[in-house]
Amino acid sequence: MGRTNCIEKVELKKGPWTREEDQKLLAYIEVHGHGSWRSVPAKAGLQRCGKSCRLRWTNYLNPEIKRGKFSTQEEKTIIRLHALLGNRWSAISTHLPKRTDNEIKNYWNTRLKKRLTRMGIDPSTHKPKNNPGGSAQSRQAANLSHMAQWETARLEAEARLVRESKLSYKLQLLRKFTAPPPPPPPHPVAPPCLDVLKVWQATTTNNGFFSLPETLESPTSTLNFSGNNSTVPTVSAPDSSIIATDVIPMDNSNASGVEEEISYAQVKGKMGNSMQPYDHDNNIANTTDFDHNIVGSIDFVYANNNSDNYNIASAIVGDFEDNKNYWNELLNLVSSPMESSLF
DNA sequence: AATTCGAGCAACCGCCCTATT
DNA sequence: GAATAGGGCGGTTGCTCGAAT
Repeated sequence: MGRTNCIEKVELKKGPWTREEDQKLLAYIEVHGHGSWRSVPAKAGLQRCGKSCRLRWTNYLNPEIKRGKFSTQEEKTIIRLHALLGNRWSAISTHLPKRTDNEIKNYWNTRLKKRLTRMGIDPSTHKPKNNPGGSAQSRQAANLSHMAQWETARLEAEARLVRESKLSYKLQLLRKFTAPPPPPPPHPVAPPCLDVLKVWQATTTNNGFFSLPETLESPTSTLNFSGNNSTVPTVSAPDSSIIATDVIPMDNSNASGVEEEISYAQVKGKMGNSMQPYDHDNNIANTTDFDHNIVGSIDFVYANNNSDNYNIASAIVGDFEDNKNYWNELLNLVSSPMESSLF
């Protein structure tokens, strides 16, 4: 009853696909499309079940698929989305163009999961594996796990901000279609997600640091946000290691609004000389890291090694459009269908 | 040079959901 | 409403290959 299984069909081949089989399947789909997968093997002259053909196509033969090494940005996206969505690989894959759910799943299981484990982070919960009174190494692991915890909290908060911004944008749209048109604005109206950047900019203090509004606090975060309008969120740390990371908007656009490259000196100028930049792999960043066309979303972790209060900082430079799209897609996942129906 | 071991990944398995009859 | 077909999805397996011994 119900569905049939490949193995119920006798005389069907299993195991690795041969070059000839690949060519047959490719040739058939290029001409006819796949249509009903069940009918594909017979029409293409293959001794395989339809399901096997579908998997071979979607995970390997489809020319739309991008193969090869995952970029740092892709890794970050996977980790962020896994924290939000868990093992929903197909949902995660929708945020990684041209990557298949199978490839992402394999990459997670063979690399990212192990990496997080080594960092002292439980890959299933994205929370620290605490070891009270442990060694400096374990404390550092806890600190690193704190980074993940903070990242999760920040995701939630930013997704909320985007949602609120979208709500505001919808109200604007409603007004637009129910009221006489307002006088034209001096500049084009920004897409909704750029409101997040406005929030960021509004909370950016004179030296370019990010000061989180109270509404961004998360119950899952142990970060201590002082009520004053000081520069950087701080957290008490047990030792002088990297403690957390956050994205700080560094407005490097010129007068025309065009993003420009940012130099090491500019970054250090904004962060202050007492802070040390680190890269994603927790290596100390040097000038060469900054000197080569830094445009795009690049995070650097800054730690003040001389104080109990650790400045949480990281630079995001340029490519706001990518971030806008990223948050739009992320929001579409976490928001209700009703809410996203307008977009 | 031979063997062992582990990482990476393609492919399979079984369950679930939806559409159709 | 039940039976069936088809496809999607996540978990798991087992093969391949390179590094280590």
